[in-house]
Amino acid sequence: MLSELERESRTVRRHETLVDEGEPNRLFVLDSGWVYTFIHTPDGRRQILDLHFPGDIVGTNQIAFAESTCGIAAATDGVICPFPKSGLRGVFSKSSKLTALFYTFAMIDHAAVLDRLRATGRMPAALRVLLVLLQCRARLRIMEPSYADAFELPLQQDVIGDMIGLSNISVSNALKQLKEDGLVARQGRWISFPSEERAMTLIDFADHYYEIDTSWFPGPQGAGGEQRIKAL
Amino acid sequence: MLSELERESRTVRRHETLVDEGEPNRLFVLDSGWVYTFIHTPDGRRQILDLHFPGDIVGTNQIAFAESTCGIAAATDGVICPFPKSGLRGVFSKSSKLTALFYTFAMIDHAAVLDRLRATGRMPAALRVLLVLLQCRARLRIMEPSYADAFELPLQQDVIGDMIGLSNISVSNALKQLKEDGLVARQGRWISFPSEERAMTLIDFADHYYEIDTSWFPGPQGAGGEQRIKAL
DNA sequence: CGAGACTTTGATAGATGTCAAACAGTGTGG
DNA sequence: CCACACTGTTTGACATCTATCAAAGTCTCG
Repeated sequence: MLSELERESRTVRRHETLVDEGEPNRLFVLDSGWVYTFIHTPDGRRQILDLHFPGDIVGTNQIAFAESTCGIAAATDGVICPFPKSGLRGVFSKSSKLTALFYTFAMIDHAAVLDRLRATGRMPAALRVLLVLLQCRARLRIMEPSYADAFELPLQQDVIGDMIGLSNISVSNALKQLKEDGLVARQGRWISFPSEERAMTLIDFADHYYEIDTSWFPGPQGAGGEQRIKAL
Repeated sequence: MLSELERESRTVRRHETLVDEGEPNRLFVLDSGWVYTFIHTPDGRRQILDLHFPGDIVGTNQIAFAESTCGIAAATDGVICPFPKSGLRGVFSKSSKLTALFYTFAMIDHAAVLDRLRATGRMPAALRVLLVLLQCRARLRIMEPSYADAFELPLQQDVIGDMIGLSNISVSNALKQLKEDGLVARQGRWISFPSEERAMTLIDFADHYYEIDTSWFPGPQGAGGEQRIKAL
């Protein structure tokens, strides 16, 4: 059922806007590359709402609305596989277990947003940036466990800043400070955490991908493989 | 199916903590009063994540996790009707349309959080407070259309501040400024918007409760009454 | 190798937090 | 029904953090 969604595909370029705010909704599977959703403020600034990674279905948290409440843009070059809204109807009507899975994905994404809200509202610049880095790693290592040690971060600093209410300059300063504090190491675009434990406790980081409970899922018990369900 | 969830009930007092962060999850229907979810920062400050109003089912965005990632506290005196997690299994397995409805609620709440994230990250204090006030009105007038003109706001200023990353003092200053600008009028705890149009365009406010699309719902078409579905 | 995009660094300004004290509203008990 | 205690709000002074501006430095890709 799900693999049928990936029938057609197209490439996207870094910085390309895929969907504008207020346009009709669109759904797609992200095959490769990183993508983000955003809204603009009345004075023209930008807030990034969510990051999406290869394997994600993008747009599911917009299907309840007639028009898209946010825009979508590509952070890197990539490939997307668009599919129609009706493609989801099959999922919701035919498999209640798959529906619960989608619901779970939505809640995990929601939890990530809540963590960023907390950071944006109540934490200093360096810790906000640290949160974004740890969130990226948490998501990436689901697909590729070796990313736990070090991963490539293709985001520009103004993109990071727009996720957590900072300017690109403050992101630069925060990274410098994180390096001096021994919390983050950078080699080119590769990120690692020399004092992983300290970094996580410093911001009370919780990896929501590893706290999933499926006991409430409908149907027979023991779905199995919950840890990697995002992989689809 | 849903009315069975409200079998038992108990009263709660203003300021009472109903669920602590990290406790096992709990679900309840909120009969009366206002309730909010929150997380603490490592340095002991508080971020409020969501407000809940009479009629809401509280805790649904936590069921995916083994432990509650946030706490729940009462903003006013009220009455709650707790029910077990298994109560939701019936909903998810027996009615795919009801499931889609729950999914829709989750997305509407999510959209409200995203709006606050945008405000917290990128908008000045007065406009952030204005957003919270407009969000409260939007939710309240679903149940009671007369609240569109004026509604009672039982929240203390530090609670409002914790929703959008401000101190209680900045909230006070913001309200003063909003009053001077003719955007918000207060009589005791009653709030109204003298220049409603201007207030909404100033922050690009969108009332997500009135933009719902149910065309993707499973089952026969024409559910009807989508505008007030939150009322249950 | 060169042009453009991105990052880093420094100086300054503005917004919000913190602290402290006065003020107002609310509920309770006599 | 009033006085009092408590909770919450308002105001002002000051400190801190982050944004903005500007310029130098670095990387990347053609």
